[in-house]
Amino acid sequence: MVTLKDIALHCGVSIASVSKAINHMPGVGQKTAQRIRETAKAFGYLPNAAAQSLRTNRSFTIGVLLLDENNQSLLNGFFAVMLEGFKIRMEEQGYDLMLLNRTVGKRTVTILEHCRYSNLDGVFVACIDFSDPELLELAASDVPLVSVDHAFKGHSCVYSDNEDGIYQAVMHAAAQGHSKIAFILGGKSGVTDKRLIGYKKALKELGIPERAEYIVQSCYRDVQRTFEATQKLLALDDRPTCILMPDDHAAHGGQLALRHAGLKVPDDISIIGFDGLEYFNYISPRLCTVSQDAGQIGQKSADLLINAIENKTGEMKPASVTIPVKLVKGETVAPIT
Amino acid sequence: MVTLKDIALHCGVSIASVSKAINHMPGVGQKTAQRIRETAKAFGYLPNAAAQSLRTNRSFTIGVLLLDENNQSLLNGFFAVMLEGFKIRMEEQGYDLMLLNRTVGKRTVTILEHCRYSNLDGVFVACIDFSDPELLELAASDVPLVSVDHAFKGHSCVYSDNEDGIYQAVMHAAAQGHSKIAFILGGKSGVTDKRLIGYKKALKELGIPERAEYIVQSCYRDVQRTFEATQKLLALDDRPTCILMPDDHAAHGGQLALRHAGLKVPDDISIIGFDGLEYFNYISPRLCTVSQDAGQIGQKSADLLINAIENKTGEMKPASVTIPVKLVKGETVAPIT
DNA sequence: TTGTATGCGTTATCAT
DNA sequence: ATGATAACGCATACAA
Repeated sequence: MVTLKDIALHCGVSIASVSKAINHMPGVGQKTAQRIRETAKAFGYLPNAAAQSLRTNRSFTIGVLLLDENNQSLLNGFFAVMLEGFKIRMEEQGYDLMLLNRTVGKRTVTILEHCRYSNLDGVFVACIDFSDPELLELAASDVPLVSVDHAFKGHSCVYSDNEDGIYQAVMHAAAQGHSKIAFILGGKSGVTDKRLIGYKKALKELGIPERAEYIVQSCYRDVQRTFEATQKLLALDDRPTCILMPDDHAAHGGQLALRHAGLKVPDDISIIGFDGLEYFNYISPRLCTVSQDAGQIGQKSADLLINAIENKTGEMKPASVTIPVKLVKGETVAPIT
Repeated sequence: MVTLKDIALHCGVSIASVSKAINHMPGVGQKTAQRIRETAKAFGYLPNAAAQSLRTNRSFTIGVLLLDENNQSLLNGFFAVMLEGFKIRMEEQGYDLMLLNRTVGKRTVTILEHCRYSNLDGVFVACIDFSDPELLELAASDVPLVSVDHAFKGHSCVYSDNEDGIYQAVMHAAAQGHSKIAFILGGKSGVTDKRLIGYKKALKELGIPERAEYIVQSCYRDVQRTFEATQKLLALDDRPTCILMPDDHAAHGGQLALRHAGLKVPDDISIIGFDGLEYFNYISPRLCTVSQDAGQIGQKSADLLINAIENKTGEMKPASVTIPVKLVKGETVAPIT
């Protein structure tokens, strides 16, 4: 391994000068700095991250906390795209990404402890369950953090416009003549609350009375529970003609239930998803869905987090950004005649 | 931050003793060690990863290199499951995962350089294109590494049984009476070669002559190219009755082409995928596919890598493991009458 | 058994 | 402009 010392020896200067030259700090002559940088390049010098981190308390490493209800967030297409966007932006700025977990050596630690152990510069939080005590502990600490769809006190947040998404979905269904529009909710969360607000707002504007039996509970990405929820809706005396699913993946459960019941989509019943997963473009009939701009959410999160990190001492005020969603009409909502 | 020094001060012992006690090293009295460990726990002591890494040249961090042809490996369901399996096992052993990239600060570096910079203990390589010069550079270095579906000289490797997978697929098609079995290849790679061997072996055993026009080229996960490849097959005078797709996702392109041509699956034509992506369970007709045990591949990779790391000096011989695949019959292969 | 001292590679302070 | 030196937190060889 090539160190500052090696270069110093070769150039006949002190380690200090080499450090200054390489970091473009003042205190070295133009010409010597030039010479030092050239030999550094020739030697293939690279700094040692551990030494830098130890000395500067900056690791240029970001912790990524992706937790969904099943601890399988990587399998979640929406999270994956988001992470990809986040990663791209972070790499541009020279940050590395580390997958956060709860282990240090043989021992189980909290998220915050792991952050301290690894001296992380910041954390990207994209979870479902924001009430996890460990998350609260993290948010209450001085570790810079940015989260998606849930604001922690004192921290920046990126929202996807969940309220507007469902609002648009309902409006679209209504424009096709639907008035019996049911809503299968994902798990209890701020996101779900927002969507419910959008749902109610749309109904109100449309003059459609809310019906409690049209709002049923499921879980995000849960095919089985959404299957059951759909069956519950189908068992109603006055069936809905359109169902809003918790998300695209869970919608598979809904589709299954409809198929079981002998109903064809969209001829017999209409459905709308949420997320805009890419592969649904290839499935017929194309799912009508609320497309979230996951890549944009990831990128914006990165921007905000970098901002928080680099103004850490300045106690900048946390920012909040909302990324618009877009209704993809697809083919699963048919006009009511 | 609580350091060894703080604990030493509190216990009235030296830093060295604290270090020994905490690491359960000999050279400390039972009782003092006990006392030290208790106060360490009370203080919430955690080691400093950077300091440990600097001192010991072990970071307990593994680099993850997921590169597919589009640099979007996180979106690849197969990779995601594999990574999940890998991650679980690595965490059990106290290793962190870092997403490898080619940036250090504002500079672009090679993969190997990044490994050195971060002092990574090992790298998990799951790519499509194993001929990347940077990969070769990495493999030629002393950085422990494990790869999937491609063996680097001197390194352990986990194979998914690609040859047997396609073999089984062809045999299954043949058992349904198919003899005109086409194969749409993924990009040039060892994996593709293996699959082709399985294909030819099966045909040979079945006494079905190979037909060059039944083997066409596409790319893994490439919907558009697989769409085109399928069209090419359909344009043949003597159409195949069954098509092996490069993988499940790419199969969407094939399905599209078939739909365009007015062909119904499996009534008019049969198809078989590869991977066994979970969500295909929810799509009708259920895709017949060769299911790879991605989770197992990830876990086994972790085991082999840990082994390589911990026997680094011992120059252990690289191991090679093959994980079996399983044919999922699904509903997209119909008997020929 | 215990403690002292050194060095890992870097940055930063303070002399020169 | 340049360099000697200390310190970051830890592990370890060695002395007591």
